[in-house]
Amino acid sequence: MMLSGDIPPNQSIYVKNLNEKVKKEELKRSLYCLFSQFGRILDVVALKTSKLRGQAWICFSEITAASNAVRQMQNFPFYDKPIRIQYAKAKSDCIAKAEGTFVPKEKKKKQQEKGERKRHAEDQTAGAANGPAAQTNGGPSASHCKTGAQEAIAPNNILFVQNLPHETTSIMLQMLFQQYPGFREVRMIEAKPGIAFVEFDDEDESAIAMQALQGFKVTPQNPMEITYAKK
DNA sequence: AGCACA
Repeated sequence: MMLSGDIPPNQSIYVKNLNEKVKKEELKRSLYCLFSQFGRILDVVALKTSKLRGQAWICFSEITAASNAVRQMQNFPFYDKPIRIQYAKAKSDCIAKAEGTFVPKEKKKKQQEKGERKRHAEDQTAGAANGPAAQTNGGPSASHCKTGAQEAIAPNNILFVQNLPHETTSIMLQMLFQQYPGFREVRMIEAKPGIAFVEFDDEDESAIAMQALQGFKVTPQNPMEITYAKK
């Protein structure tokens, strides 16, 4: 029954088989953009240590968001690798903090003994570090993925994608857009690098794909700018 | 494969 290895549902998901060549900050931003379609994201955690590279945790405000992400994004091709998703095994610190049940250190068994004497001083900085994670709580989903430009143009079943790196191929875009229902095709124009048209069956379906992939970072410099195509 | 929060 529980296909993800007997791990009970969790507000946070554990993502593995991530492309280890992607830099940490870009990875976190792209994961945020990719997963914010499922709900509010409280935090994205990714470490590049030898033990933890290629993995990340996405913390959702709702457990249902995590469940949908686990089911719908399984094997999604992300930076040329199919991602594998499970529920996280433990509660994320950001969740515990939101609940007020966060316990800084002490009873975590992986802790080293060295540096014990500095604990009191570090508690201060740990408190300050809570700030940014807590702040991601407030904003709308994928707020920094959006450009706002799409609101000016009338809905259309065809999307207009800009700010793509010139090396982008239609196959790459197809990988991103084909997961959304109603996907028809990607069209690119030889003479106009950096843009593409993506067609869906209808404008409700194109709207969902636009919302989901708005600001998706193909590279750090290239967040996708998606609008409806002009009629 | 690998489940953390610097």
